Amino acid sequence: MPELPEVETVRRGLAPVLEGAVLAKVTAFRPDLRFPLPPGLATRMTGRTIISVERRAKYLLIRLSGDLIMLSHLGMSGRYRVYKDAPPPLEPHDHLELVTDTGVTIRYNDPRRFGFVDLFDAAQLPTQKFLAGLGPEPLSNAFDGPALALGLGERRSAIKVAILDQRVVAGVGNIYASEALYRAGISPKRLARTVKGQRAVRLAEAIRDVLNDAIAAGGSSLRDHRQTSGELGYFQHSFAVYGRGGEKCPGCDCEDGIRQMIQGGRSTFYCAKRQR
DNA sequence: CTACCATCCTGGTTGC
DNA sequence: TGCAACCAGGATGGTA
Repeated sequence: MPELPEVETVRRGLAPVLEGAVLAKVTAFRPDLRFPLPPGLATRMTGRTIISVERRAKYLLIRLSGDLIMLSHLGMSGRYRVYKDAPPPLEPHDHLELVTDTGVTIRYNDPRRFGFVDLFDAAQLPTQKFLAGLGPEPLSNAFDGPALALGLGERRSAIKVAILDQRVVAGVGNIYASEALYRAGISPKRLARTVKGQRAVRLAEAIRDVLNDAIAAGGSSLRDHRQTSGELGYFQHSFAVYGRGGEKCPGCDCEDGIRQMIQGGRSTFYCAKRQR
């Protein structure tokens, strides 16, 4: 599922019901996801107050009283669902449950179990293994053309592959990489090192814009993504190129239409006429 | 440095 | 209709 907009959608669903509440009960229904769950997860979290629900790149960070932080990555198929009243029976692939003193139940469901959870002391935040090394947050003021060009450096890889590297810019995944390059008019095959100056400015703006548009739509629901209410996101209806191989390019009347190719083992969609 | 591959796991879609 | 192959939003580590 989740690239930055989907994770941000989940964060916005969790924050209002969790912030300020106390964790009355925490249950793990299996010992591991992608990695083993932190030892004593339930014991360590129970009784703490939730200070805030934050996001960094594709990670959710649940800040707890007593300087503890729960980190959650949704992998490919992770979902969080909020139940404000009595929750329904457990469903297949429900792996984690948080119940608050306010009577809210949060369940984490992840069929593929590529997601994972970590628990660490707030003092370790700057060096936390999953967070250290992440590039700039694309919706922050720190991200602009020069910052992107700096992150790309002298890389000789294709720009599409480069912006999927979380060290270059944090939070862009396969869908929004194709969409941003289309908006910026940059070929996904272009060498990353040649994206600088005005091109980098255009791409940084395109990344920011497409992510913001997707967040406003509640993310993209291709298969797994749901908002925490269970509703679908609907940005998938606004894709210009992703998943539209063979269709007409929405921005021009070129004959080939939208092309599809594989880069780094992942599908890329683009218009050869508009993107150079 | 780069490209490519395999890996974790399940489920939906496609094609025969 | 049945079944097998293939594909999927992520991230990492290994190889050549």
